[in-house]
Amino acid sequence: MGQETIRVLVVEDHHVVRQGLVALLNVVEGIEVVGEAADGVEAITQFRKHQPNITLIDLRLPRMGGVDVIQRLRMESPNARFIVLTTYDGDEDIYRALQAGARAYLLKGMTSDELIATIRAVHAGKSHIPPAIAQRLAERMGTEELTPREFDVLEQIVHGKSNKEIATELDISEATVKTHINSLLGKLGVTDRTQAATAAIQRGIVPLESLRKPKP
Amino acid sequence: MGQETIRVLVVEDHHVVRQGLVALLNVVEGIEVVGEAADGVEAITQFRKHQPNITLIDLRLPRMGGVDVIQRLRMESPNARFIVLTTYDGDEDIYRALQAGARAYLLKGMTSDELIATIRAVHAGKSHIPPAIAQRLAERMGTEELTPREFDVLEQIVHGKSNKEIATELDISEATVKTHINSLLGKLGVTDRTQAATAAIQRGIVPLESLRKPKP
DNA sequence: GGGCGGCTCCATCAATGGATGGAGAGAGAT
DNA sequence: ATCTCTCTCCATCCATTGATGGAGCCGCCC
Repeated sequence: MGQETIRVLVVEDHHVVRQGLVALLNVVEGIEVVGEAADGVEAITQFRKHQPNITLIDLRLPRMGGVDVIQRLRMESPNARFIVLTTYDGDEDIYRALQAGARAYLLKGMTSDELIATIRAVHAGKSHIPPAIAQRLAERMGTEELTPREFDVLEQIVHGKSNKEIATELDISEATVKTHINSLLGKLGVTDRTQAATAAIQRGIVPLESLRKPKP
Repeated sequence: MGQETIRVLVVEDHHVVRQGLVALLNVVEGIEVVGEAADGVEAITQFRKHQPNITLIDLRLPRMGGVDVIQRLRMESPNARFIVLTTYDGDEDIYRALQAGARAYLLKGMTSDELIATIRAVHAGKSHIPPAIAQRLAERMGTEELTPREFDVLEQIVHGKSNKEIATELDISEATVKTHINSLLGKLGVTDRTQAATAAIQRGIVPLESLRKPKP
């Protein structure tokens, strides 16, 4: 191993970024970009078609998120190797991407050399998580998981609902809503609902985009 | 005009993105990239050195933000033309960038053709704001400005402070804090502090990054 | 089956937050 | 100058939120 060409699939919705990556990688000895995709669904068809050694993938994608893509493709091809390449979007996505089987996590803004070195390393079977991210993960480990119900309540809080509204929405009593809140405040390590909301956004537990839209 | 080469400066901190832009533009007839910068300070020195016709600039930059760079350079060179190129970071930055004198606003993810067409258009003296962004600006127009004091209070709210803590921090009475809150709730079009916090983050009035750090 | 732990649920009480009305100080306009 | 507008400030009253203690339920281990 290590002598044959590394076949790479690039999944990235931002046009210029994708073009930059492809241009950059195609001039590198021993690496060949065999396919490109601009959204999650396309990523899956391209993967099936080309069976790349390495898939370079953004997490924020139209149609189907990067985490779901990784999960799905690893079902079909357990040996598939993924390198997540993204701007920082909160700890939650990082965690889920690694859970789903990503081997490496790179921030946009890395140098070309880092990228190439990481591709070679992952192809050789290694993993690579940058120190800054490793530290966040370590922090996260200390935190407890929210129960499904607590998550429901947190989501409503982030969307600006009052306890009464949440009670109606979830069809439980207001007193119960308060219990869940009290519990999730403890788990998030905060003292009131406003801190809970900002923490949830910051960590990526509740995506910021969901704020614009009313719920369907 | 329109026959001479358009001299472009590219300011972008993400390495692969910058590289992609430069590679893309340098093969276009009539456009030449005369300089690159990876942060705001470097952007200013590069600008002074090369006096580009067009400056392509990201808003989120290390050391000095894109808005400040535009403001400063337009003081020195009122004819300088800026095209802002960024992922969506909230309405506030868009608004301020246009105020500072940016002529066009492009989202990363545009096609190469759009980018090139926009560069030519701006060089010819036109402006270009995509419909999606124009709509947001229109929405924003209806909203009132926050007073400095209201902004101070909002910032504290986003950072999870209680009214009592805010009062101490700003050295005013708790009752006064409540007045400011009441006023800013109205201006933001929300009904409680949690909604105010998420709205502030979403619109980019208070940057999300400020949440990690304690204040110096 | 009995016991145990986690999740969900509820009621009561103290603390916090939001609505309302109103006063003084400064900037700009007539 | 004085009028008016805006910003800043404050106090009182009612609504919402958060703390606390405790009950039923389900799945799991022994």
